[in-house]
Amino acid sequence: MTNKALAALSPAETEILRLVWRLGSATVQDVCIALPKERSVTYATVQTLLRRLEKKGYIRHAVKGKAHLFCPAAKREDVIKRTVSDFVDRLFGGDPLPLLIHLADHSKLKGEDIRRLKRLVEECQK
Amino acid sequence: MTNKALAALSPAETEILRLVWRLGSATVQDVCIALPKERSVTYATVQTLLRRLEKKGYIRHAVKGKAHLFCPAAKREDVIKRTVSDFVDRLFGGDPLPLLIHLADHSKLKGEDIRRLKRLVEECQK
DNA sequence: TGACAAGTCGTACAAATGTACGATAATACT
DNA sequence: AGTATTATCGTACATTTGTACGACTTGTCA
Repeated sequence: MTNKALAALSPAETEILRLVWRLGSATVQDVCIALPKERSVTYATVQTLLRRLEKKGYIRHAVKGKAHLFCPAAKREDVIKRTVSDFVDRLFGGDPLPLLIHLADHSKLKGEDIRRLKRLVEECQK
Repeated sequence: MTNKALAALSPAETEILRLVWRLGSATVQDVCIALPKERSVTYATVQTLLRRLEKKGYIRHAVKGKAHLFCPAAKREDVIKRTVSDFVDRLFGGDPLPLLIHLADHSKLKGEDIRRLKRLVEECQK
């Protein structure tokens, strides 16, 4: 019983959180740089989003020199599980199968991925 | 070239739209009734959400007696494609594979579903 | 035909979201 | 030490979102 059910993530927050996960730990700058260039928001905006993520409990920060170094504070796997589950609830009434089918149907997967998936799907059986 | 890229769906709107899809066409009442009982919102709220969905172009209505009968105005498949794609972008940087894996991993699927999925995954190959 | 029931419409409003400025503080360089 | 650089902090503010009330309207039934 770890989960105090953190406040839901907004889309923009989700995007930033993903980058923090990817970078492991990051300053505001780092996140700005990691953003796709077509996504143009200012430093200040990223900073606000990081502040909000921290307030909500998804990340925390340590001081490194004059900058803040943000890092995850909640288990990524847990956050993903809840986020995906909420999404599936709203869009598919809680049934993950249609989403699975949609993805399998629309994603162009490479051979290796396909094998991996097949193995996973088989796992389900048992 | 049909898609004028409708304004994004909010979570609450998504939930309502799904019901309209499921019902085919529905009055405010119908939607209220179709809502899971633990989801308690008033008639007025559902009505507002339907109005907003219409304004955004996801549904439209015809008059039936004194009531409005709402029905989809955008192709469900298209809406789902965009919605899922946005979601995958934010949470997984656009790569659907991690989501597929997550789902395959966490959903308890039945035998038939598994066979169906396997077939779909194999399809990808070619 | 007049009241009632069931709708819609306009509107409201607090909270969350997306975006960002300007002031101040800490560090680094000369 | 003085200044340029680089951060953070406080704050702002227009929109969108979630939720809903009350007034007006339109079929309906006695």
